[in-house]
Amino acid sequence: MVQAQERTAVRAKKRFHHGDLREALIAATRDLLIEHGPDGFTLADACRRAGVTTAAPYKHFRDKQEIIEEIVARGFEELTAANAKAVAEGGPGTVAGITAIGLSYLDFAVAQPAVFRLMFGHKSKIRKVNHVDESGNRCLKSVIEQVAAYSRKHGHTADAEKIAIRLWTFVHGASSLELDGDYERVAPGLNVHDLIAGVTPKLLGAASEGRAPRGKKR
Amino acid sequence: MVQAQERTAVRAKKRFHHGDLREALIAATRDLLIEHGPDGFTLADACRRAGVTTAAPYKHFRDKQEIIEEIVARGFEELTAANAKAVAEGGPGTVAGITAIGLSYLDFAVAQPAVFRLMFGHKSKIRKVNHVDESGNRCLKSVIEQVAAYSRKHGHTADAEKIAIRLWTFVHGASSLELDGDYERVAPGLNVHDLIAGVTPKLLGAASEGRAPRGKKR
DNA sequence: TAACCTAAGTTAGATATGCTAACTTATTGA
DNA sequence: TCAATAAGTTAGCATATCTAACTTAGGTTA
Repeated sequence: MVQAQERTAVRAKKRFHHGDLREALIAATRDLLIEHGPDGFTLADACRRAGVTTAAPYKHFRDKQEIIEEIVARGFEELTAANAKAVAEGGPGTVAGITAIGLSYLDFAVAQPAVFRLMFGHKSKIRKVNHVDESGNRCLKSVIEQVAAYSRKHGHTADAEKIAIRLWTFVHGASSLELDGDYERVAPGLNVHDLIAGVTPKLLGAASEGRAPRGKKR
Repeated sequence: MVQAQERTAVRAKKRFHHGDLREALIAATRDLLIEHGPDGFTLADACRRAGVTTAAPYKHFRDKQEIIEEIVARGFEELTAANAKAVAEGGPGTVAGITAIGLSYLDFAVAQPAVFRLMFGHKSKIRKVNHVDESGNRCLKSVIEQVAAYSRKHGHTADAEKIAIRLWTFVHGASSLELDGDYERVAPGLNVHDLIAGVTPKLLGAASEGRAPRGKKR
């Protein structure tokens, strides 16, 4: 038993080879991003957490930015998946379903503010543009599809892409202002969920079709 | 003449006392912010531009952040003034006037992306919260007033603050997505002015009241 | 099993930044 | 006029990113 513990300790602490430093660094960076925001993070800190020297990361990443790119890419995948799940639950092609996408977007932004900022923040930070663009496109495309389905169902003739962009714009604005604390300092106590749920039908041009989905606390 | 030139050269280059280093540093920082974005800027660079050593700024600012705070504060003043001017020109209490505020907000964001990001970016960066909050409040308050005036005029009963927040949210989203290049990579060629001018009446609950104000190129 | 190859660490160091302390120069005003 | 002070300078500390050269451990193959 003691031997086993010792072996574990050795495996965890003393081993020359870390085991999976790449993943460990990504995880540490994410944690630091959560703790200190998108700028307060340092590579050296991540190394300390992973228990390696500050030169070690360069065996796995070209530079600091490449770690960030990896995290951004994963963020887009996560967001896309969350949106898809929201649509499926809310009901494809319905106001509720489309509202659910917006709320899922907001939830993601609030849950991972730093990652969200890196994802949509000014792009010069991101070299691996292809990958990111693809994910972004997929996100919007799914909204367009839902809006188109909704329009067909209700005999609307409006341009689905135009409406989808309006929805995205509003939801992105709400998410940004919420996670940057701008609402808080100008309109404290605002319920952002209600805000999105209230405007979505308006932008869809819906008269009414039942109430908004989940109406959580804040 | 030669003497005069020499004196000028001395005044510009050699003098021990800079003359107005404080303003010079603020100007240099703004330029660097424009060139390298809100993060790429270094205090040392600003010093080089102003022609002083890297220790000089600390005679005028507590630290790097204090320069940024000054720039943010001035940004809010500028934005507030621009909005006021837009309303006056577009017509107070009209759809055109309210749309003009939104477009002025957008114009500011596009003209000074880095400053805009610092102004609305996550607030932990800003210590001098009081000043900033005041300016922010004044901005929104003027929109609320315009919406209220509009509502009175048309006999609407809607909550002016609620509508103002919806407008702000949309315009802020449009500005953010535009200046971060997110529209460009997902819907190239989009006309953001039209986007704002198209949605503003909808959010105001206006049937129609004449066309949007200026309909510039992009 | 032994020996080698290579992936994945390490140490050492070059360069840059933010900021402080102690010193120097110019301006100002009593 | 000269002393006080505002506004620079030099020197140096701590920390960050990243490179180069070295070392160690694991896996493959003879």
